[in-house]
Order: sequence, then structure tokens, then C-alpha cells
Amino acid sequence: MKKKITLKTIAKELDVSVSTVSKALKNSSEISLDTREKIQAFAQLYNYRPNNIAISLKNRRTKNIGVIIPDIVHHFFTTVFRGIENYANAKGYNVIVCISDESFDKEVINMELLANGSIDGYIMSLAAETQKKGDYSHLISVVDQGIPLVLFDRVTDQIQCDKITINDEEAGYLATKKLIEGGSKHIALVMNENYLNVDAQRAHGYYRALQEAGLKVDDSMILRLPYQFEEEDKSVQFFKHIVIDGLVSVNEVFAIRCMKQLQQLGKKIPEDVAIIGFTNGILSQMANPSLTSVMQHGQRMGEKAAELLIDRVEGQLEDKQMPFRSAVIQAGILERDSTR
Amino acid sequence: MKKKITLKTIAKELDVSVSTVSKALKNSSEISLDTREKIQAFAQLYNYRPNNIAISLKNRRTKNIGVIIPDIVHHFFTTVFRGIENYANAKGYNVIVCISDESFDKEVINMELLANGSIDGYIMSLAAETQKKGDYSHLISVVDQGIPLVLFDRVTDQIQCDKITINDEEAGYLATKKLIEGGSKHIALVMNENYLNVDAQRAHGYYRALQEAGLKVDDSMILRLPYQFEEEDKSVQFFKHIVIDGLVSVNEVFAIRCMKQLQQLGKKIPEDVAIIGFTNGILSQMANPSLTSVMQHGQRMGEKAAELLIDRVEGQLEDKQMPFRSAVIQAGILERDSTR
DNA sequence: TATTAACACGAAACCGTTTTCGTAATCCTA
DNA sequence: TAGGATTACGAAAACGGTTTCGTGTTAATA
Repeated sequence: MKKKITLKTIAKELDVSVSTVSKALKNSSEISLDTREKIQAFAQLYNYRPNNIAISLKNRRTKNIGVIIPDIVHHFFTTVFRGIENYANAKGYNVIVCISDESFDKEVINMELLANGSIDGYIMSLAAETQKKGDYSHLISVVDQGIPLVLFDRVTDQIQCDKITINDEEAGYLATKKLIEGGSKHIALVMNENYLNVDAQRAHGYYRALQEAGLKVDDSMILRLPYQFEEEDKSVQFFKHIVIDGLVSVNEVFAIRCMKQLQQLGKKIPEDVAIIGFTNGILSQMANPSLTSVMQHGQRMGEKAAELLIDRVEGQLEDKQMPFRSAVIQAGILERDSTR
Repeated sequence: MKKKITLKTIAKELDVSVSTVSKALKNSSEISLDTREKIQAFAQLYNYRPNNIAISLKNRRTKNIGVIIPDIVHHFFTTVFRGIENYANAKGYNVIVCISDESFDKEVINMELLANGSIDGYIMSLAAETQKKGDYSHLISVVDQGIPLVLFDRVTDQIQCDKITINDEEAGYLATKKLIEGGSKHIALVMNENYLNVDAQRAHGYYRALQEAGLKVDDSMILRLPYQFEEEDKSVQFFKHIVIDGLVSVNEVFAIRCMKQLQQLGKKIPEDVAIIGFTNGILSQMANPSLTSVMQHGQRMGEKAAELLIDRVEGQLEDKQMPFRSAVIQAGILERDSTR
């Protein structure tokens, strides 16, 4: 087992000072070519790599970014994460991930865990519980300390920071309009039983489209589901009692779950009921019939989030004053076989 | 914006030495009760938190673990990751994730990125390209340096380290046997076109089950697919030319893809063709009919991997000599509606 | 030949902790 | 009251780098 090699080791071995070694390895012209070559050769031979931690301490920055997301087993977050990782790695940053599991407490603990110098900034999407509770003190504290923070998808007005979302209201509107254009008149909306700002936005769009088309807006057409699948699902009762010919879902999981139940009730998709979901994941692709869905461009969102964060982190180094930015990614509809 | 507060700040403010502050905050009896209380109160008031980086440098350990996986948009890896994160966080460790994207070069770069003190150890699953290439020098180098390494799922005999897998051969055997017991006689096997040790193991099990049942083993019954979906899929031709009544797939994505194509050819599942897949993900649950599958217990695997790694990291601190361990998680079959 | 400039390198401070060791001041004991 | 023991704290080294500022030696200039 090889021992770790440090500047000190090299210095001792070559009988020069630590500073000389450091400079030589940076190819500083302050050091004679002879010495430089000798030191570099030695370092190469023993495969010297500077200790990141020491450099972090010295520079007061880690080149790590912290990502806190509600869930990882979820196609949308997974694609966002891939985007973040992509961009960050290209810029020489590492990504530390924590999962809040939709829990407020876990979110707070995770932020604490990363707070003390482990990272240069956060990228987050709020836990459902946090949004419900409306308690953002942990975020405020971070922002107060001047630690860069980027919020994506599940954002809040309560915090002043960089944000990145899709145009949820409009996407909800367009999705609903798509069904209306296909001839649907009784359109259900399926959303999370927990309050989420994105769901609320999408619901606005849904309402707007209905009103514009002169269709009746009726709260009994709204189905709220838990994210975890339960056997005696509320949706079973819902579909038995409510007659619909269209369905908008705020995510693909609910859409597919509902599609299956409608099929079991003998409905044909899209002939009897047209369905459109959010999140264009593997589930949407593989469903039978495949699901028309709103593309959220998760990867692009992740890349943009990382870009905003790293911009700010590096801006801070030069004492640059930057206003907070809000980027909006335009969602698009990918038409497949579940709509007409 | 609040300035960062350090031991030095406190020391200066309270007119004591840094060492006194440090000890007082650890409640050392070396410091008088009076002074201790004063310092603790001050620290509390200004919300002092020790700098993790400085502690890492001092302790020569980071409490970070590096995870390198081929893909994150993949249910199995995602659940393993959740298990790792779970266990690690509970032990006070952070998780840094890198994605190799099945590429050898990226794997090497990612390892390098984390190599120099950023983490206390690695948890990895090999990229397809790495397994194909058979070049493990980057892993050898890590092991040589005495950095703990745990390999999961996609492992190799070439490296001496802790490993964790499922009983792939047997799972392949049982899956195939399940179809045979359901009456299937012409069973296809679908696997990745890239070489993966897990696929090879599962294929062994498949062969063994066929032989045991006296069924013909025929390489034309093996379909190799790219992980990325392509429109003019090889499988189309395959299913047109080969008559089958059973299908074993090494993952759920291939299984669902094939199921859909068979359905389009007018086959009934499971009456005409029974299907069983690996990876019990959301896709399997939501498919129509739902997919019988081999549960890989990804989360448990992740937890176990983290346990092995942290054990070794902390064992190293006490100079404990530990033999390398290989844990095997028993896979199980979850029967749903795609088999008879 | 005296003065200065250029060159090549080292000492030391610094980043924020922890920890060992030393030492004044007080206390107890014989 | 001299002696050792105890208490309460500080100085300094260490972790592994970077960087500023000297400084001794040689080379160039007047």
C-alpha cells in the first residue's frame, strides 16, 4: 500500500523547500528550469496529486455543490439531477446529493449537514411538507449567510434567490386545451393531495382553459391522490361515479395509474377518455397506449440551475453584485397515442 | 449578510485563546465552568458551527463517500442510491455522486475527480464499457492506495475488494423455471448488447433451467438490445421470425418494450407469451398487464454497500485488518399478471 | 570597482481546527 | 513555609497546501 505523497515529502526528498515545490509544480518562472523539471519529473513519477481538502481550506471554497431533492426514484428529479451533474462536472464541480423524502425535518437536517463549509452553494426543490408548512426559516438563514441558493421547480415567493421553473400555468392551460380541441368536454384534473405550488399553477391553467372554452368548472372533477400507491385507491371510486372524457394529470405516474383503472372499467383510450400527463418519462413512452405528455425538459432545467449557481458562486469571488434571476423553461407537449 | 464566525473570532471577542475556546466548546473539564459557560453562550448566540473542511484536513477524513454509477435515470440504480444515501446519512456521511454514463473514460475521470482527499471511499458499479474493455487499472490504483472500495452489482473478479451482488445465476434459473412451470417451451432471453457480468450470470441460469427441463438450448432465442430505444428495433424482426411462448428479460425496460411489440403482433400476455423481467420498478408495476419480475432489492443492496464501506473506513482508523467480504442479496420473484 | 538589477530560492503567514505540552497561580500537606 | 499537587489556561505544532516577502548570489551596468 502506497503512502500518500505531499509537497513536504517531495521537498524533503529533493532537498528543497515546500514553497519551491509548490511553485515548480505550477510551473512558476520564479523557479529555474532545471529545478522545475526535476521536481515535476519526481512528482509525476510518484503520481503526486494535491490534496483537495487543503486547497479548499486555503481558498475557502470547495468546488462542491449541494443538491437537495424530495425524491430520487422519480423520473423528473432524476433527469434534473443528471443535468446538474453534467454541467457541474464539466466545470470541475462535484455534486453532493441529499434526499429530503418530502419531509421538512429531513430537509432541515440535510441543509445543516452541508452548511458548514462542505459546499459552495445549494440547488434545491422544496419538500412537499415544507411547502405545506410554509416554514422557510432554514432557507432564509442560508441566504442571510450569503450562501448561494438556486430553487428549481418547487419554488416559493418567500425567498429571494435564483429560481428556475417551467411555465406551469401555461403548460396546464395548453394541456387542457389540447384535450378540448380533441373534443373532450368533461375533463378531470388529477393532482397531489399535498399542496405543491407547481400543482396549483397547473390547476390555474386548467381552469383558464375550461373557462375560455365555456366549459363548466367543477371541483368534483378534481381528484387528489397520494404519491404512494394504495390498493383501495381513491381513484377507483372517483371513476365509478364521475363520467369523464378527458383527463389531465400533474405527473405521469398518476396518469398511468388512472389509465389502467379506466381501462379496467372498459374505457378505451383515447376514444372514450383522452389522457395527458406531465413528465415525459419512460413510463409515458412505454405505456399502452403511449402517453401524450408535457415535456418538462428536466435535464435542461438541471443544467440551467447549475449554471445559475456556479455563476453566482464565481461571481461572489470577484465581489460582483448580481441581481436574483428567475429562469423559465418553456414546456412543450409531446403528442403520443393517448389523445386524439 | 452575516460574516462567518470562527474560533478565532470568538477568542478575540472574549479575550481568551483559541485553544480555550476549542476546549470549552467540547465541554472539556480542563476549562473552568465559568469560562465554559461564557464561551458556550457566546457561540450559541452567534450560531457558531465548526468548519467541516478544517476538521477534515485535521482528521484526514471527510465523512464523504463517493458513488459512481453508470446511470441515474434507471430504477435499479436509483433505489440502490437511495439505500446508500439512507445508511450513509444516518451515520453522518455525505454522498457525492458521479455518473459514468456507461463510459470508461468518464469513469476514470470521475474517480480522479474524487481521488484526492474529497472522499473516504468509493461505492461503484462498473460502466458497461469498462466491463467490455476489461481495463481495471484505475480501480487497482485506488485499492493500492488503500482507499476503501465497494463494488456492487456490476463487479469483477479482477479486483480484490468488498463486493455485493444478487444471486444472479440462480435468479436467472428461477425466472426461467417459473416460465417452464407455466408451460412455456420456447423461451427467449433478452439481454444487453454490451457485455455485462450480471447478464452473463443470468444467462447461465437460463441455460441451466432449460437443460434441466430437457428443452432445446438455442442461441437464436437470444435477443441482444441496445439500452437506448431505437425506432427500427431489432426486436421487431426477432419477434416476426421467432416463435416463442415465454420470455425472460434481464431488465424491466426490455421486458416492457418486448411486451408492447408482442401485443402489437396480436399476442396475448400471458396466454400466448409469458414474460418475466428483472428489476421490479415502477414500470413493472404499471405495465398492462403488470409484469412478473425478479426483485433485486436495490435499496437493501445500497444500504449493505454503505455498511460495508463505512465499516471499512472506520476500521481503518483503528488499524484493523479486515478481510474482503462478498455479500449476496437473495433475489425473489414477485408474481404479477404477465406469467401464468 | 562600486552599484544595481535579476535570478533562484526559502521563511513564514495563512486557511480553521485539534491536541499536546508547558507554566503561572493557587491550594493542600507535612 | 517549603514542597508537591491541582487548576486553568495559552503557545505552538500539525493537517497540506498557497502566496507574500525577504535575502543571498550572480550578472549587468556605470
